[in-house]
Amino acid sequence: MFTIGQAAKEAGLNIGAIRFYERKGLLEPAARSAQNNRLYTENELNWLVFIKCLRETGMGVEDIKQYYDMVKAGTATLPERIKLIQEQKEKLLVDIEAKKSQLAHLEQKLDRYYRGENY
Amino acid sequence: MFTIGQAAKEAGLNIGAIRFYERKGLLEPAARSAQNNRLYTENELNWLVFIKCLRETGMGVEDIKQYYDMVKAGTATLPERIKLIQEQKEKLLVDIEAKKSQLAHLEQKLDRYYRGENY
DNA sequence: TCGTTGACCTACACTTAGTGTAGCATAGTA
DNA sequence: TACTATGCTACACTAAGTGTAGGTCAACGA
Repeated sequence: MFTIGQAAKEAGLNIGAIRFYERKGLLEPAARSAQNNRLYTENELNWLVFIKCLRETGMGVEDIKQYYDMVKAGTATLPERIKLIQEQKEKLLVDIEAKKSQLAHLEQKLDRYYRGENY
Repeated sequence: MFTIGQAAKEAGLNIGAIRFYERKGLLEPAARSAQNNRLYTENELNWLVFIKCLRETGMGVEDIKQYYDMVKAGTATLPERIKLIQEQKEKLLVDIEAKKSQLAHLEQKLDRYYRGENY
């Protein structure tokens, strides 16, 4: 079992963010130690890592909660979940292309600067 | 000259966002028509497009304002601006790599789902 | 034994980057 | 003349956290 500090470190999340996700229902209320400190299993840690991944792809907290509810509902929701993840994958691909064009824009600006232009 | 609606459309920004940027000092207070409506020049439009680009690369509004102040200060700030844009470019490259690894994570999740696993 | 870290707890305030809404003015159109 | 579109300001609200105050508890060193 991991403390919230360890979990945060492992998952690359802020402690406050983990508590926030718990409040929002993205996680079951964590088990507690005798000192009332949150304790996380390996599985919960993996889920935190995946939450982080989904958040970074731009999925909203509320949508992740919907997804989590589906996971809990069992294999009947698999097709729906596959669709959801595929859609997220599409968005991510679009986003990567957008980033590349932003990169080009920055490079173009740098070129102008290298030529001594002020704009 | 462009109205705020046209500017928003051209730059791909929300009208409210443009007014917000003006309030934050990322833009000079726009010229006004006889009807008190904001009017934008081609140059201002280009700047709006670049603001959008910088925002999408993750640069904060306050940092864009710093950058804008440097642009206004003239060519003496060119080296500093080059540094800033280069740093932003680096961040963007890191971000693109992160997105690719998120993509891999989603694909891995899909593979598990295709195999009928629930997690 | 005392004191002081360090990690945790809750509750609440604050932040960022906008978006949405209410209430109003004005211009062009049917 | 009525309606619709577009614009204006000011203010409220949102998302996704982050930061802070005030408190508990265990462990470590003098």
